[in-house]
Amino acid sequence: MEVYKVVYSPSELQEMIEHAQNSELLAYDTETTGLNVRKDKVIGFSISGKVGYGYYLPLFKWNGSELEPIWSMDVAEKVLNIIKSKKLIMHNASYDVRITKNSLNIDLLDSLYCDTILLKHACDEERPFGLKDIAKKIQHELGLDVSAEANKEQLDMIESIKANGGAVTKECYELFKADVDKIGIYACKDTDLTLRVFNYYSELLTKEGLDRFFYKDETMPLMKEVTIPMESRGVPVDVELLKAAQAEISVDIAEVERQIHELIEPHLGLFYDWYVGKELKQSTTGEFPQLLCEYADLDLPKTKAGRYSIAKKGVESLPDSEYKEFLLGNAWLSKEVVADIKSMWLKRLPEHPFNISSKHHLAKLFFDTLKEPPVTKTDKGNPQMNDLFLDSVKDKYEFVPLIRVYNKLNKLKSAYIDRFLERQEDGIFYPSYNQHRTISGRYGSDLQQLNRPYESAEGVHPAVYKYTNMVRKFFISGDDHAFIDADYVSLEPFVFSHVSNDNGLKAIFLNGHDFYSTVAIATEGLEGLSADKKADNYLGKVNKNLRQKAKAYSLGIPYGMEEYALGKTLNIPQSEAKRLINQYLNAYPELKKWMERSNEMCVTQGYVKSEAGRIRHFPKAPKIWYSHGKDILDSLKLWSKYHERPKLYQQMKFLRKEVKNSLNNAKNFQIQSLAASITNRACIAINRELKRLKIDGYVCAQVHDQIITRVPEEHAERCRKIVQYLMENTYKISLPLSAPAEIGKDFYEAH
DNA sequence: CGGGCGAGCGCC
DNA sequence: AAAGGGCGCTCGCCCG
Repeated sequence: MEVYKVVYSPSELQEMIEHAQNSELLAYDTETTGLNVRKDKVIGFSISGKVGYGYYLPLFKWNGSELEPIWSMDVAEKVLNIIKSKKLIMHNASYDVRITKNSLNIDLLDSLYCDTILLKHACDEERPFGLKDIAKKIQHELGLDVSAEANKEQLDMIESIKANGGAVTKECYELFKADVDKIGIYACKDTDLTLRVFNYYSELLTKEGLDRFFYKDETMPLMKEVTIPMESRGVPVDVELLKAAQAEISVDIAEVERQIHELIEPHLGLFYDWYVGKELKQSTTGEFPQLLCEYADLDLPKTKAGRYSIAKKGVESLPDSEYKEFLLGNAWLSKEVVADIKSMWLKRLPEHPFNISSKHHLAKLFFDTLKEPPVTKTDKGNPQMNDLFLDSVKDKYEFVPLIRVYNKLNKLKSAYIDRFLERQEDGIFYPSYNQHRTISGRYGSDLQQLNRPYESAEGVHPAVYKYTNMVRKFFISGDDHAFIDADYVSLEPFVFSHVSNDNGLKAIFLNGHDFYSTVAIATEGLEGLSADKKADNYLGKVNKNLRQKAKAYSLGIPYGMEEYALGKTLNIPQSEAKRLINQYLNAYPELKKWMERSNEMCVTQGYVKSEAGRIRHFPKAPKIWYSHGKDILDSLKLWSKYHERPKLYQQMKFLRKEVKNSLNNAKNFQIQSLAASITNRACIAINRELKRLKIDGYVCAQVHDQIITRVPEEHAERCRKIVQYLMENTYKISLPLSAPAEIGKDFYEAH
């Protein structure tokens, strides 16, 4: 039985301290008032140094109206300083380290030894990564019965929060309102679990030969020296520019909206009928019951938004009436009532019921009212409303191009203006950087999708051009600082030329030629053209189109792209696409062999390893391969063999997809993952060097093959050289990497 | 009303 | 018959 203790008395405190002192490794977890590490407070923390044990030091308790101190900050500090002298294990360490520093003023970063999310990720890259989810997944190995207990501690706590009047929604999870005992036991359970998960995966890590990769070369150093500093310091944003952009784009959107409504009006006849019918169908959800409540003046509580709350409880307490029976779902309303409500509603229809950003509305209008044929269907077989369709009717309806403008402007506003304005804190945006969200070891981040600026305004709607090219200007280096921005030149092509060890591919880079042009020339057997950027007959200059084509397949083909997809992207017949693929692979025979070796590794050993050491597992592929052999990949064979037995056929198709995906992923992983390691290790090296030189600079953003470092302006030029050198030389491959670095004051200039 | 999800589109 | 990889965010819609 577990020993979980909530520390109240001095003797219990002594016990906790001794437990910490006697442990070499300590799992550590904070309980807090919320998820914002800068605004929220630590209300207590737990430790476990031994499986089955846990101690929680409560610092605050909820007394019904406010948080009341329990143990003083001096005691917290004393205990934390002991904890700090140990090797710490945390689940999602960035969060606990940052909130401990901000709220309790103790920096545990140097003591961080292992993040169990990352440990699990190194051994098992598949989701989920929540502590409880992991525990559940490996409960047999841990000797636990997590599901039988059904997370008792968590359920107890949620109940306790509710009982004390707290909210438990995702947006507003008021854990701090639970009883201290409940929080404490929950916290102890967490650190105990963290320790068990650590023990379990530590063994696996060693077995897989990943200790060095994890502790020394990449994972934990990246977490401690890059990820946590990057998330802590954030990126300054130009709040005034954001505010101005928000105001201006709203006006522009309103104007486009006005134009669309004006042009669309004559087409709306049938749509209007549909809308009126749909919106007013007798239903206990949506608009209808709202109107009914108003019509019948029902005494129901209202929500914050001023709408009636149609909860069962409230309805049941109403006096008996036909309305009550309807709302309870027992009877329909009389025709007269429905007619009254309808006329009530018609009088207050929105001026423009047509919602331009609703695909549903657009689909109704185009496919039903205007009888336009869809271009594509969704996976579920419904007519698809997308940009491809809108493109197909853009010449027929004047408002169609405006719809695209409207959608783009709205996307720009919500995703790239409103979001950053809402989330910035005192002029700093704090991005998330997750090391475990991608299988390849790339970062998963919410700051990696900033629009690329247009190179010219030609053919672009002026408003779309204006705001698209503004997005990167929101991110600024701030007073006395500058950005050093460096992108690797064609990182993935460099890496896969290196990995495949194809001399033809490698020669391209060794000669300093343009990759895509060379591939185009070799694949298509072009004569009289050069891949030398300085030559008069440089393909990129003479025939941009052919170079562009090569861009589509030179990376796609090694990742398993087939003639269908290639034909589609290039808009050429499949036969032509097939010819290109064959010629490409024949032009680079070692690449072809590497692809075959990758396939082999995937289906025989069930995993592949990047050169840098990261592993991706394909547990199912070898089993399927062993049972079915290579025929499993042949769709036509599968069809002829199994189509008369539909259920079995579905299963076989599923297996086929599984193997096919594994084979493609095995190839992609080795490239993408090595590229990620190259960038990640450069980030570590940059931060180390800046620290060594006592320059207050740091990697403040990373976008897969791009690193943006923020440095004091006075050191900008020196740092520019350092960044470039370290990107090009930290992780060496058999080709000379190139990462020209530039100085800029914002993300736009830096680009 | 909140949570989950598909579709679409942003990036490499 | 099925036909390249890795993500995150927003929207509308649907459901409980």
